[in-house]
Amino acid sequence: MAKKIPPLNALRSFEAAARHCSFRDAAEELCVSHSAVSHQVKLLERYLNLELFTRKARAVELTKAGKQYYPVLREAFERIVEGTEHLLAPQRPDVLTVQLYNTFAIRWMIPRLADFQAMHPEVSVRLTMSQQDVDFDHEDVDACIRVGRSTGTGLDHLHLFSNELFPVCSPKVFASLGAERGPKALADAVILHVYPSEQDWRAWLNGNEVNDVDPSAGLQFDSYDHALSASLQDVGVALAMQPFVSRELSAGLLIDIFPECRVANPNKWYFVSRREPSRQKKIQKFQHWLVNSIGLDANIPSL
Amino acid sequence: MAKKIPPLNALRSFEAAARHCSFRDAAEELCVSHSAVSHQVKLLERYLNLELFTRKARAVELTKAGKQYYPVLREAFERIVEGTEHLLAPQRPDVLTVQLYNTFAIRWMIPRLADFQAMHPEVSVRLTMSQQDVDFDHEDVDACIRVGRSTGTGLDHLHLFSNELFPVCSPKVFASLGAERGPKALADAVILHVYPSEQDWRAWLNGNEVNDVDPSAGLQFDSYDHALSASLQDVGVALAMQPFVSRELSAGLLIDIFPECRVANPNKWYFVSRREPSRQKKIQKFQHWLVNSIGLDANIPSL
DNA sequence: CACTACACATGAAAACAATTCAGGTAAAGG
DNA sequence: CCTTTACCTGAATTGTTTTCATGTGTAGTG
Repeated sequence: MAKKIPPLNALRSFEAAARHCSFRDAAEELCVSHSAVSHQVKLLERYLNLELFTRKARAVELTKAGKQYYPVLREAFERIVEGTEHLLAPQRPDVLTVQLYNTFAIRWMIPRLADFQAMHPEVSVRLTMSQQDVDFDHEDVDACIRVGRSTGTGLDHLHLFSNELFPVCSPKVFASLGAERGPKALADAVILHVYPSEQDWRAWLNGNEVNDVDPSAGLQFDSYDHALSASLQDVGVALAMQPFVSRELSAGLLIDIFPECRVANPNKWYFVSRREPSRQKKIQKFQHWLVNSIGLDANIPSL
Repeated sequence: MAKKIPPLNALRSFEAAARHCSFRDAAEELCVSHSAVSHQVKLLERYLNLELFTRKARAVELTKAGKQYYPVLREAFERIVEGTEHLLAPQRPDVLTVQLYNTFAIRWMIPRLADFQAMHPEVSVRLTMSQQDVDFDHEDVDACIRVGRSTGTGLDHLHLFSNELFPVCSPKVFASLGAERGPKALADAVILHVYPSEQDWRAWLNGNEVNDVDPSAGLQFDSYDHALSASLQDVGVALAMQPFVSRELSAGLLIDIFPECRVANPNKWYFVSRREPSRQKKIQKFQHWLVNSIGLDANIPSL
């Protein structure tokens, strides 16, 4: 973040002015004079070298640029306000905070969580979801589930799943694939990409020595969850990992098209937790349940 | 947003200090002296009345509160930086920006969008997703699909769907419902809630005069999409709207349990677009395709 | 069609906040 | 045990933000 950031107080004035569509009202909210708001907005406009408002006689109106900028700022400030309130609110004492990838949360954890709650009603679990891996030095989470080991001291790692990528699609899309039986059948298929992991398909295609499929064609999604939703809805072929689709595979909603063509990833799935006495008890309970649940998964016949 | 917000420059200093785990490095990044950072952080700590760092001899370390606060700020500032860069970057000229609810995007639009692209390759579509309704005075979007009419002038409304809530579940969950054939069969079921629309179940239960189902029990989700994913995975019974589940219903993945027990919502689904000459052409194309696609949906036999 | 009210702009001056400076503490390392 | 590193603190300085006073243009009103 050596990136340039505009003057923050000017942003704040702009946000308030944009929200009210009035410098006057913004000034009142910020407890300053309207002139101050005017100065700040002008400062920001000069900084960005961009008109943010069109000044009319009795009102101001956002320009196109202003309309583009405002929602971003509104959200950012809202987040700060909420985060601050949350920080100052009295904390519940014994919550277990676990961070997960969005997709893992939706497709694996949430369906199984009620089971944990039933076993351990005394532990309340807070799931936080993020595409990013936890940084235990900077975030107050007790544990996370992630691909690859965490760096840092005082952490325990427990191996959960191996990590293989494989293409899946719905029965309907499967039926429509070309007569070709090997991975080359993908030449006609719609490829569903996850753009934060854009190397996935390239890696899989290379690993299986397929050259006549264009890895840049197809549709883009911002998470595995969305790509898999699309594949469930007959849009095309997505790359999946075991824990994301175990239920869909066993229910026959998705098909593992080429079971023999897997590309292994050296990074495996781990449950990573802090080694701290005060947190140990609840973490133990969760970890125990986790291992058990994965064992149950493995017994689903079609896996 | 008459809410109190901490001094922004202090937040910025804290964020940098937390990121580097060092006042010195933060100071360097911000191009000020380390003393300035120290002052700012202290100011913030006094403002919040909270310790953010534990000062050690050769380093600072985030406290629990600091670890809770930092990720919020990091994200907020990142958003501002990205938003600013995006604002200053050269814009693509002829994009059609359409805002949708997350669930509508995933479950209705995305599976059908490739079809529009094939028909009109000259229009590139940008979908933005939000749980919030668009405010055309404050956001630069060409059109949106929403429940209920937009307020504001210069907008066209086109009716798309009616809006009825009805409970759905997977065949497996359906089989497990009690022998009771009416809505009372839900007494034993796991109810899936969408907490931004928490009145839904209460409204449906009241509308059908069911009193022995507890609308506060069950699992909470942050969007219809997630609740429906859970229902597809046999977790329980969710409330759905027609466009979210038309494909699942026709594929037999979900079952409309009580087709005769619908609760109508006076707010219908609309395609709302700006009435502006410069945007008219691309909007017309999209709208025409939209109406056509909904017509096709209606022909799916089992609807 | 003046007249009033309203909303924003602007430049200089005043008020306030942020930063530096200089001196201090404390711990780790050779 | 002296040096280096990293942060703290209070007073002085610098610089930013706000106010004040005044000016412009437009909409509404009798």
